[in-house]
Amino acid sequence: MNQSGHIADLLGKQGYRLTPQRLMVVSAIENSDDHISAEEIYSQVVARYPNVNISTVYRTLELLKRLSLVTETDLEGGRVRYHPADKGHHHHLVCQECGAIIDLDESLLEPLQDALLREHNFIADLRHLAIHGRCVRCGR
Amino acid sequence: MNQSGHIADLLGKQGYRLTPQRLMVVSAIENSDDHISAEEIYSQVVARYPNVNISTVYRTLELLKRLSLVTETDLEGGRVRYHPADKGHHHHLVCQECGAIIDLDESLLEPLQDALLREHNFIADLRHLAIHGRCVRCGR
DNA sequence: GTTGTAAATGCAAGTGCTTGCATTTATATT
DNA sequence: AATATAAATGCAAGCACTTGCATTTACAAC
Repeated sequence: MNQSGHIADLLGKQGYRLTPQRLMVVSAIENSDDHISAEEIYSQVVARYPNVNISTVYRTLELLKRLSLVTETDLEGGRVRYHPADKGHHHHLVCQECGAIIDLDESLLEPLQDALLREHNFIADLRHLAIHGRCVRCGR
Repeated sequence: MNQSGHIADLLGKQGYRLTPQRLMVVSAIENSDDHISAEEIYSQVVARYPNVNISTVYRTLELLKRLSLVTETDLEGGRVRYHPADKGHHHHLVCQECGAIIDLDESLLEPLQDALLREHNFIADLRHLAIHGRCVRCGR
């Protein structure tokens, strides 16, 4: 069902041009089975279409973020990773000491999201958050 | 009391060298009355000590973060700002649309912090968080 | 199928920050 | 005060990402 890329369909329907570069960036994200970095997307695309520019990759990612078709997460610090928005929102606990990544269910952040809306009329964008800290083993 | 810089005292007591560059970075942060960027610190220091290098500023900030003497916040996206840790932890709601910044009390994040500790044994570092989203006026 | 045009791309330079390595220097020891 | 040395700095290059601008191109209208 996700076969020939429903992100591409959505882009087309909203009037964005379906350039080969764009389509290849989109399919790299859709076919990656976990979080993929811009550099990884770029090298996949370059392999089949040698004259793409990395700035096109970044601009496409920017567009997909704006349209809420992908989410980004800063797991490493200094290199962001991307994920199709419809493959589920989840969050990550990242240990600053050992680098361990613990997956976190979306529901844990709902109370916070509600409180921000209630008390500050603020619609928080908490899809795919990375919370940094210390895991069991590393926390003193 | 904050006069001759208690951050400097703490650095000295922990065995770190009190170089002029370091002292000037520290005092720039202590004397700034809100969040200050690395670039701003650098230009203050350069004015009085022309041959400092920006990498020294960044390395000092790195050290101060590690020792929990300053906290950093990404208010803009692409430029981080620094703040003495003892001037209070607070958080910010940043509107992605209009750029408005709403200050947020620390207490709002305590339930989340507690839940992460209880359910995942994870000590979250939530001092000075920036939560992005849409403010009242911009949220549809 | 041609043509026109705004949208998207490529390129090159720029930004904020980091890093490896050789040199300098704050501090402890004499 | 002079010396030794590990820590800190300066420099230059690198990294991830962004941006301005000239060129190309997907798509709509003929």
